[in-house]
Amino acid sequence: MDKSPTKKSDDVDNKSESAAGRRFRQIYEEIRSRISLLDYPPGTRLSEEALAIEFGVSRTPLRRVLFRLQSEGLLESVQGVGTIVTDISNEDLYQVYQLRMELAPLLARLSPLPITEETVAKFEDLYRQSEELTKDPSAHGYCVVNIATFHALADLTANMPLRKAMELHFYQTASIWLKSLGEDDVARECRNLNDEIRDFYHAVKIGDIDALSHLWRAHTSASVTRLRQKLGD
Amino acid sequence: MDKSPTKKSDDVDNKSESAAGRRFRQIYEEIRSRISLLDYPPGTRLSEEALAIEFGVSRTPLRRVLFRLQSEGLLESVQGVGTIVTDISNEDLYQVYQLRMELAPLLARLSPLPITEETVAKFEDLYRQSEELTKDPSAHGYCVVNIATFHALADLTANMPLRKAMELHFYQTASIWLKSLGEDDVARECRNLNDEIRDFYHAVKIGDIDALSHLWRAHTSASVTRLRQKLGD
DNA sequence: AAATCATTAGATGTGTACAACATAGCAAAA
DNA sequence: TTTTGCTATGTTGTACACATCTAATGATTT
Repeated sequence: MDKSPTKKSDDVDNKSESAAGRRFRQIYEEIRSRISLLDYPPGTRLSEEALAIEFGVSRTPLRRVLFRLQSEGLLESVQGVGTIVTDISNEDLYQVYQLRMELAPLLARLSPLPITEETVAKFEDLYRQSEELTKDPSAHGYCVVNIATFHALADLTANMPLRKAMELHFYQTASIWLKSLGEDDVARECRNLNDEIRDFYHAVKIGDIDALSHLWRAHTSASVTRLRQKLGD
Repeated sequence: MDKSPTKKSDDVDNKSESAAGRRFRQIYEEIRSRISLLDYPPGTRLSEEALAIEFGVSRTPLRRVLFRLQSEGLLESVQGVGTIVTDISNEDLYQVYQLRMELAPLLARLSPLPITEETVAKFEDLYRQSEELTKDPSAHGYCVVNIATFHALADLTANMPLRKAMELHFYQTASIWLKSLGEDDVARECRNLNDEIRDFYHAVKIGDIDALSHLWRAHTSASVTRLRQKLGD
């Protein structure tokens, strides 16, 4: 028979995952999406039983998802109180951003993938979406485009540990970003995101992933600076 | 009466953690230790029920620990088969090491902590331990000193996300390292570890954390090079 | 003898009842 | 009015029984 190369990474990536694995992945991504899209803003108290009923499972498999999100710092469970969406302090926020800024340039250093026409098309589409977003700014739209842009960038490295680390720290801060700013800054941030993606698009068009990674770092740094000024720290 | 302050952050670090949290932490560290010390070498099949009985709990809280170790890539569970200690491929191993090499210099860039007399004493003690290890080399002794050295290094940054990332990727490769080499290379690797820690000790003595971090990277790189030569890739 | 299929043992996955715990609300006493 | 303590309620944590799945085993058929 075919002794498959046994390419099993750790948990999720293969199409040949068990029924339990697919269910886990689906629920996990749904809840994480709700957190990062501010459907569950920081401080929200979730109910295990309510979520279990909603997803049509018992508490047991659902808790497995919550444990995972808890280990990733997105949730906190306290017996007798509830499961709360993490609202990290400003200091912790800065620490995560510091690390994100250092990880960004590694995109071009650790197993960078070749930029294909498909990649260019993806960033062109993101640029178009961000253009529309500036015409009708919204917090939800910002999060959607921001998350999609992140994944487009992270997909450019074949180094899975790096990609996972980037993903972990991105989602740790994704939901906090807009909440820390006021609702009145959403329009401005949408314009900033538009400028950011335009820069990305230009770098991708000429196939310069090194420039792309440092543009990423630069815009991340600028975002933190705006946040610090806003919070007056 | 005394209403204790009950300051609880997220999961582990405070002394005032719940009884469930302490139990989780204890079992988690014990099993992780067994994996990294090669008591459970890669490929070992664990039994949830046996472990539950050993630790005096039911399968439910024990599975929470296994889920965590699974999400960290140290275990893999397959229904109907069992829970197996991960034995990652050489390619995945190199990818993790590539990231570890990039993370090492960040020790001196992201919130480095001042090197105190206590730090110097800690590295002096590690140096002494590694000296003894060279006189009586053993795989177990190597792992013990290697893990202790890692924690001494990681403790030098106040950036918790960085520290956690370093810890994650260290334990992902810690148990594979000696296993990939033959038993006949243990003595040589003990000497290499001794040289490594001597370099670290000298850098710590003069308070140069930047030199320390790059020595760390250099020795990590050399370790990978030896492994690649051994495996002939 | 070889191949095929049913059976069986043992593993993880799931559902459910109950325990442990924290908080809010209310009542009673100072 | 304020404080204190109790009770009710809802939450997460735990234990256990059962479902589902895999691999090995042995019987049966070719």
